[in-house]
Amino acid sequence: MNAARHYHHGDLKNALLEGVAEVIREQGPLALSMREVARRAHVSHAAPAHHYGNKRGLLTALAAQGYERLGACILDQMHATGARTAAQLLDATGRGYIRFARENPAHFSVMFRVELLDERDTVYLAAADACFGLLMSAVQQGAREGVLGGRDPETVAVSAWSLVHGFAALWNDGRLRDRVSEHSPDVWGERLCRMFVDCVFDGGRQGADGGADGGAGT
Amino acid sequence: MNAARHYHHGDLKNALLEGVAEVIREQGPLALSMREVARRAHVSHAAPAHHYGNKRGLLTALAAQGYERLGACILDQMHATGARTAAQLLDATGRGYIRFARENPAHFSVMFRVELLDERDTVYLAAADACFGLLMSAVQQGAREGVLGGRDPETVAVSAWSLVHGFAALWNDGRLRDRVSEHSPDVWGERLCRMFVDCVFDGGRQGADGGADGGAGT
DNA sequence: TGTACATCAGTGAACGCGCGTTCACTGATGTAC
DNA sequence: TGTACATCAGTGAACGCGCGTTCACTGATGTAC
Repeated sequence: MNAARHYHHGDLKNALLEGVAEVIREQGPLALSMREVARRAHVSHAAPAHHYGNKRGLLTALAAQGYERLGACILDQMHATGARTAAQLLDATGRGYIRFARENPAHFSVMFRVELLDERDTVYLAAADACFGLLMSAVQQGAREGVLGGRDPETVAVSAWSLVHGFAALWNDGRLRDRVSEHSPDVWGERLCRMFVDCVFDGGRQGADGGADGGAGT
Repeated sequence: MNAARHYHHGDLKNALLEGVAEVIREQGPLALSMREVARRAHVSHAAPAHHYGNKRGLLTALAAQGYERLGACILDQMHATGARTAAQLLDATGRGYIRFARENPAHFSVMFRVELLDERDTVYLAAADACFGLLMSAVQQGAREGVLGGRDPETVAVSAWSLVHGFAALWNDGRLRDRVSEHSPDVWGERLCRMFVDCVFDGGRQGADGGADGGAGT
């Protein structure tokens, strides 16, 4: 109740985004209303409009924050595993992607729903492009290293993205959980990315594991 | 205006589902209301409730219809390509999946949104299980044929599903269209499934192509 | 240290709207005899 | 062929509700002098 004492919230913009994520996690984006978001942040129902204009603005801001976090997750995974080769970088990208989706289900479910977002918002667009750039540069490094076995880089990139995106989407929607024996999405991320890199890259694991253990993370 | 003359619509249950799909295609599931669906079918706003109870019932019926069509698409692809080996069957499954998603974007976008559906609806559950069964039986046949190269069948199944699901989702959301040079989702489906089967199955294409051209369909 | 003022964050009342649900009803159809 | 009746499809009026948006406002903060 700290915030309730003050007229000025202090960090309302972020608190509102947290409220949005909370509602979406609990009831899905259909149940989202600006009034509900305001309630969660203990402010009047007109406050969200003051900061974000309307519901679309609110969701676009959440999506932009999502892409920023996604990029951070991927870079974090790259650093944590000391990725250097293209195989290692792509492995880290995929595992970072899946970890992000697990940790931020609400963001994840909004980021890919074009009909909810303001497609002209430059902050959001830039953050999304940056993430796509991380994927593409890993694949292009593979092409430069000559380890793609003559495969079209674009096809490799689309496959990799589809694989981790599909897994994350199915997992977060609860479609997969009940049908498989392993219940940690991060373990699945490791398995899927390992198999992908094994299969697609010449040299496979040698490339991905490098000197140390490529899967040093949690 | 044929239907407008008669008190009894004749096939209102299906007409309502078509209305639902139409609204979702045009404005997304957030804009869906029972009254809007009734308007599209030219009936009073209380009619949808008469048949489906409420919005959740309406969406669950659409999802069930989606799973039925998905299964039909997959079987159709299997027959059209004369698939026999596990590699051929999995290729057909993946390409049928992607074709279904392209042809039925509204169904596809609802089928995987657990929070919108009645998870106890038996028609819907049975249709979903049947589709999952098609995937699993193709993979298990691969295990019996001994062409999985010692890979865990569950991992192969999850990978395959994730790959085509991820592609279909990204494509339908418009995330991919603007970033790639090939603009036919079915061509992408062919590429992705070919690469997957090539990579994962011992014998790769030999197994997938069989006697005739494995990609004879449109 | 004190005052004046600009700026911005957040308020709260008011509005009109479309929604889901309910319910007594009416129109059409099919079947029994 | 005709009548009576049950059944089901679809109606339309009524209800209360939560919503988004607007707008004149007030409270807090920071800065200039």
